[in-house]
Amino acid sequence: MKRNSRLSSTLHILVHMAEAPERALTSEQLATFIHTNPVVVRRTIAGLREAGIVSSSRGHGGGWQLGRAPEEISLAEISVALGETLLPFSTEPESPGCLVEQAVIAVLDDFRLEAERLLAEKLSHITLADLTADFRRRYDLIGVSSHAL
Amino acid sequence: MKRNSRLSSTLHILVHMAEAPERALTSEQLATFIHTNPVVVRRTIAGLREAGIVSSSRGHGGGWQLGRAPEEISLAEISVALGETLLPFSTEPESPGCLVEQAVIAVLDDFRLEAERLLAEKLSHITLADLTADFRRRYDLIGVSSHAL
DNA sequence: GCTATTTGTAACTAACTAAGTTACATGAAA
DNA sequence: TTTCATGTAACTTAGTTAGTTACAAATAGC
Repeated sequence: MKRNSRLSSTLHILVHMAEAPERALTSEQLATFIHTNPVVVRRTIAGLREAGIVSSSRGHGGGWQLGRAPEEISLAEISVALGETLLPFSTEPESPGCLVEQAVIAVLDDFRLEAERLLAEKLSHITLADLTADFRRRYDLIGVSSHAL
Repeated sequence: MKRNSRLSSTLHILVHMAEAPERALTSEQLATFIHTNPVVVRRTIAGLREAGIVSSSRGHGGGWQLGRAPEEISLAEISVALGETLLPFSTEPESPGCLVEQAVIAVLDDFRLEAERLLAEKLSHITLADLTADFRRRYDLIGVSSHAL
């Protein structure tokens, strides 16, 4: 799992969970999908559990399942649950009292506020169901997935 | 200079340059504004020079000046010249051939394309002149800047 | 020309972040 | 009660970026 690929890796995992709704997938299995470690998976999607996007169960036959229908899970929620920032730049004051910095931060924060609203709005209209539909389309065309579902 | 504050730090520097159009400011001076090292400044704004946003001159009386009027310098250009990414997440394939990943990346890239277009559009309407105007407003109200211009 | 000043840049160091790993307690099913 | 799975803490490793040192190259003023 590369740096900065937490969102796409998580989506990858979630699509697999959506495609196997009848059974729980273990972190071990999920980890192999995204070529990483089970502990990294658990750590990464722990926030999704708290958000009700997935549920986990321990012990024999345990693992991870979606917490609700793919249609009801938006990328906006997932992104928030992962603790991802949509915009990368920081606007924390480094010279409190400097009017130049205050002006810069004010303008930048205005932009950030508006931009984040816009991005969140866009992401809220993309659901996990859209992803699985896209996957199904590709699957029906080519007829095989690289790691058997 | 903190991590992820390259954009705001650079804007800070540029506003100072805009406020002193008659003379060149040395990297030494610019560095004190953002509490960092002259070499870091030179390295950070080297890209702005290549983009014509600033110009630099060596030797006695040398230093940095804006390459054109503040009205003609947009945050979009600055952001690009700094090599900043507007969206932080990666969509590079880690499992080439995996249809699930392909679907995820396709949807995410669609979103990214649209989002970047939108953000760039917004940033292109904010100019350095807007920042200096905001600074002037604050300055006229309070009457003093923390580090003398 | 010589000197002082300033950028340009390479090379290295330090600090920070995030992934990867190990280890083990906790809980649940067979 | 054994086995399997998550939950989580603690540590290690890798990668990134800021900070630093050093010095060559260019320019202005004398």
